[in-house]
Formats: sequence, C-alpha cells, structure tokens
Amino acid sequence: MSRFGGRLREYPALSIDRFDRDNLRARAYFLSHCHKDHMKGLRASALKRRLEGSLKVKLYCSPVTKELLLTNWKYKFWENHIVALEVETPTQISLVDETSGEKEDIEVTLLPAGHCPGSVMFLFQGENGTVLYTGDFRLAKGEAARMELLHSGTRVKDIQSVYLDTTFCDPKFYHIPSREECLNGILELVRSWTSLSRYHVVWLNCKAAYGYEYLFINLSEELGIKVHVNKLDMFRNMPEILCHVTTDRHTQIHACRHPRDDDCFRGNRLPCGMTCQNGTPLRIISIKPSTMWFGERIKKTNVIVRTGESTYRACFSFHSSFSEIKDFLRHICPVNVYPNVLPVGGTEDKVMELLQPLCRSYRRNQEPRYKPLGTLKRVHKRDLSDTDEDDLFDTELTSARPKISKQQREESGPSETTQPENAEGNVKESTDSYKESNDDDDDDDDDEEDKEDTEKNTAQVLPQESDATSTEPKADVPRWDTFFKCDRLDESSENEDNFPSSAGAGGSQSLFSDSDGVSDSTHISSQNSSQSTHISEQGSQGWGSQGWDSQMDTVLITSQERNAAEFSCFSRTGSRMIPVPHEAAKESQADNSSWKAPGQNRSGASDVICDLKSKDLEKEAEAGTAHVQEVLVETPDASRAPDLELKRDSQSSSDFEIPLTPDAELPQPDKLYCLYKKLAAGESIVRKPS
DNA sequence: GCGATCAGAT
DNA sequence: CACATCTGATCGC
Repeated sequence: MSRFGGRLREYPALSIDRFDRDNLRARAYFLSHCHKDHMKGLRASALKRRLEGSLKVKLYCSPVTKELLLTNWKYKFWENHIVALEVETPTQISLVDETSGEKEDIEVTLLPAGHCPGSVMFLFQGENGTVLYTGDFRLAKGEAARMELLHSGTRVKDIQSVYLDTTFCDPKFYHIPSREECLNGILELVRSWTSLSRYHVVWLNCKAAYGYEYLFINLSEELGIKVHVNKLDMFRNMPEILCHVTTDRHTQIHACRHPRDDDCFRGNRLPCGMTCQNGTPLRIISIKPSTMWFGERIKKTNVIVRTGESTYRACFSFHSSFSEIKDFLRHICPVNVYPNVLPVGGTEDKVMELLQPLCRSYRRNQEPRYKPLGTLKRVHKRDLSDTDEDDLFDTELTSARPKISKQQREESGPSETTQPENAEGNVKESTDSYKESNDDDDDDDDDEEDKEDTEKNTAQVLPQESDATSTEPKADVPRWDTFFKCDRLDESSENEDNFPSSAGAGGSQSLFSDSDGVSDSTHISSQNSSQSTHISEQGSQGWGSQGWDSQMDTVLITSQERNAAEFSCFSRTGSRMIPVPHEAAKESQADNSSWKAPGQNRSGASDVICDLKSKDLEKEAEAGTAHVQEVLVETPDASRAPDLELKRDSQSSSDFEIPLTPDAELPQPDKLYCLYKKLAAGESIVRKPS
C-alpha cells in the first residue's frame, strides 16, 4: 500500500496520488490509477471547496482513469477539473500560482504501468531535472528498456529521481511468474472445469479492485464464456472490456462478490445467489487470485495450487517482483530512488539498502572509478547480463526491433549527451556517457513540505509544440492505451523478453534449492495419459470434507518443469490458444481499441503464441527434454501436513481428484481418452446436461 | 452526523 | 499469505 506523501522533492508544487494535508495547496494534481490507497483525500470536502473556488485546479490522469473515476458519483465533482492525458504523449503544463502569479513549466509524460486499467507512471521533466514517479506498476524485465519516452535517442534519459513501487522489493519476492504463465494456468483450470458440463462453474474470488479485467477478457475470449460481475457500468465506454463481462448470472464464470461470499461458497452458492440451474445443483470451484512468489533459488513456478476440495489459488500479481524491480531500476539508473511502499515486514532502510546499489548516487560513492552507466542500453535490447540472479529465470536476451523513436525529444531537463549509441548497448559497463549531472543527492530533505505557501495556483495544459505526437487530450473519448500498453509491433524477435522467465529456466536449470526452506526437489512425474492440464471428477463421497484436510493435495500447474512432450501443443493448437494480454491487445486494437500491455506481455509481439511455443520447444530441445506448457499435478499424500507453503513447493504428481457430481457417471477410460484428446486439441467439449 | 483512523476480515 | 477494500469501533469536530 502506498505511503507516498504526494510530493516529489524536485517538484513540490505537484501532488501525486495524495490529496490531503499539504497537498491541498498543490498547483496541479496527478492520479496514477484508480485504487483507493492512491486516492486519499480525493473526495475530501477541503479539496472540494478548493475546486469550487477555482476552475484552474486540475487533476491529470489517463483517459481510462478519468472514466473510472467519474463513474463513481463520489468523485463527480471533479468532472470539470480532470484533464485526461494520452499516454506516451509528452505534454507541457504551466503551473501558475494563483496568488503570486509565479509560473513554472513542466512537461509530463504518462507511461503505461501495467498495474490496472488506466494505470500509468508519470515522467516529469523540468528545471529541477527529470523525475519518474512509477505509481504502482508491474512491468516485465526489459520493459523499461523498451519505453521510448524513457530514452533520448538510444540512451536512457538522465533521471534524477525515481519514486518507486517497492511493494515486492524484498529478495523473498524474487520471482513472480509472468502474467502469461498465470493467465495460462488459470485458463486451463477454468477450461478443464467448465468443459465438464454446463453446471460446472468457476468463481473467481477477486478482490474489489480494478486489475482483474485482463483476466476476465482472456478467459472470455478463449473460452467464449462471459464473466459475471456485480457492476459493469464503469466500463460502459470501454467496449473491449464490456463485451466480456455480464450481469447475467447464467454463465459459467463468475467474479461477482458478496459481503459474505466465502459463506456463500461454502454453501455451494455463488455470491450472486446462483446455486443451481434447471434444478441441477451447480458444481462450483473457486479460484482465488493471489500473489505467489519464489525465492531466488527456486525455479519452479507453480501458478495454480489446490487449497481445498474445490478451492484453488492462482498466481496473480499487480506488482513487479523483486527481480523485475531491480531490472527496471537498473536500467533507469537514477541518481536517487525513493520507495513509495514499504514491503510487508520490511523497513525503509532495508529497501534503500537493496535499491541504492542500482543508483548513481550510491555507485558514485562506492565505486568512484567505475562508471556503471553501462546499464543503459539500447531501447530494443534487453540486458540481463549483469545479474547472475536474474539469469536464473531469464533466458537469453534477444535483440531486435530496431526501434526509432518517433519522437526523439531532447531532454528539457539537465542536458543529456546524445551520443551515438554504442553498438552493443547491452554491455554492462560502457563507461561512456556517465552523466554527472545534478547531484544534489538530498537525502536530507524529509520535510520541506511546508516550504511553499502557494495558496492558489493554477495549471494549464499546453500542447507541446515540439512534439508531433502531442495532442489535445480528448477527454470524452476514453482509450485503452493506458492499460497494458506496449508496442507490439515488429517485436517478433523479441518475444523471449517477456517469455516467462521461468520457462526459460525450465529445462536447462535443474538445480533445486530452496531459499525459502521449502522442499524443492519436486518433479512432475505425471506421465499419465493426461499429461495436459485436466480435471477429472471423482466421487466426492469418497472423501468427505473431513478427509480433505489430511489428504489435501497440491495441485500445480507449472510451466517450469514440464513433461509430456507429446502434449507440448496442448492448449495452443489453434493460432491463438494462449491467453496473453497482447493477444487481447492485438485484437482490441483491430477493432479500434488499444489495450496494450506494458509489463508482462512485453512480448507484446503479435506472434506471441507461436513464439511461446517454439520457444518452449527450443528450450526443451536444449534441455534434451520435452515439456508441456502446463501440467496439473496433484499429490495425494495423506501423510503430508496440510501446510500450503510446503505443499506448494513440493510438487509431486498425480491427477486432480475432485469429487464427482453425485448423479454424474464416472467416465470410462476410453471416453476419458477422447475427452483429453479433444482438450488437447483445444476443441470445446459440449455435453448435454445429464 | 461526518470524517479520519485503526483493527480486523476477506 | 502478503495485490486492495470494506466494515465496524472509536474519537474528534
């Protein structure tokens, strides 16, 4: 949760994601995304009063954020004070103090943050240097290196400070499976279950917050089943989302909520009240998206864990992992970094200790002779070369996509050497171009908040003249650029970038160690006929709820240790089987909307699917083993303590064992074989209600 | 009665 | 487990 106070040391006249206390006097406001912990004070009467006194006070955000915000009547009073800025469109803002007339110009650029719909980072450039406020973000490795507007020419801009989302800034969160992996795991689980019969439904136990939409979209697109939600009017102007959610409860995927929804579930009732259809009781499983992380030495990524008879947890993260954070910061290499969040159980000191080595202020002190700006790399290059740890999960880098900035803008802040890129920009220590610009490393600036008493200020947006792409924000036309934005063009050769890092590690690295003290030597030995993800129903009577505890099994979908070569195409037979955000993006774009993913789908390439697969095969070939993308494993081990953590990491294999519908018939082996075959081929299995 | 804050639950 | 939010209790205005 953000504990950012709202102000940047460099530009204290701005308030970002905080709207109380001193922020009441800001000359301009910024909202990175529509999560409550970033909206503190946004509807307070004090601020409301200020707005009433001036039409000049503005709140800047992405078009999607504006739309989401204004859907909530509590924020309606902002309506005439919100300025939606297109992402990746540098905009000049004039900050005027209404009393003194004092004026300050600043340029702001919204960069996609991959956290939730509309989420952005803010890049400010002005007299006091270039500053990046990340808001909350999830960006895959290499993502920063691909953001044009973080660069000037082929070099990263000279960034004075980064205000960073440090939610998972702790080595214990070293690795979090990529968004693709997680989506895949969930997709296959949902597919397996919902294809058993029309009475088999899935409840996605999502929190009340934006950020799951891409999951809904992908499930709906892949399975042709809309997702039931409580409300969808906030999406009324977002057809890309709207068409995949529904308020009709008669669907097999639910993400509806109820204050007592866990009770509902226990009573075999969906939060919306549905419990049966046509007199036939529903068969409900719940999938709870939650963050799963893996320590540095753990290479497995089990993205689905069975936690009960019919409950699952699925890996899902809105925030970057530790290694992703490091990659991000290392690329930017700012002079200073300031954490916006204290990780659970962490302290500011600890976080700083971890992050400062990636900053210039620290490096200059520690290694004066060593010019570490070599971390800067060409936009289209990935640089993983400098971290051994990272290599654990990531594979080779790929070059590619000679990307030319369409808007090669000069830094307005401290000048930046626009020197010819060094050809192999991914070398870690190119000594050149170490800009010793502003070095007021002020760590001693904790409270100068009250410095300015700019009582009334104004801000005005001026389209930036020099920038061809800057446009007047079209406040009325919400667009999707802000969520999951990525340049998906011509990146085919770069796919591995976002290819699930874990997958890369999959075959080739087989050392298992457990940094978390978790047993790790798990191998998937599910060589059974059903190598692929599947669910089978089995008599529930067999093990009553009381039996579950002792037999609770871990069901895993892993993308790391895959077996069953012959099923390597499982779930991706078609041209588009893998539910990846960019897929969605691509399609949305096709129909006019842009739903791009920054972070995870970095692969953003249009050919992700194929590439994922071929990549997979490639790896497998390397490793001399064939794997399947996901294998659902279950470990029926009555002797094991029901320790989820342990279970999660100690995968063993077996099949799902899910209680059988009372009046359903147990499928015969041959029938089952057929079923699996169809599943493997990606065909839908239609059944007549029994 | 409203809002801010905290503890607790989900 | 760890994402963000809501609820209820308490306190101050």
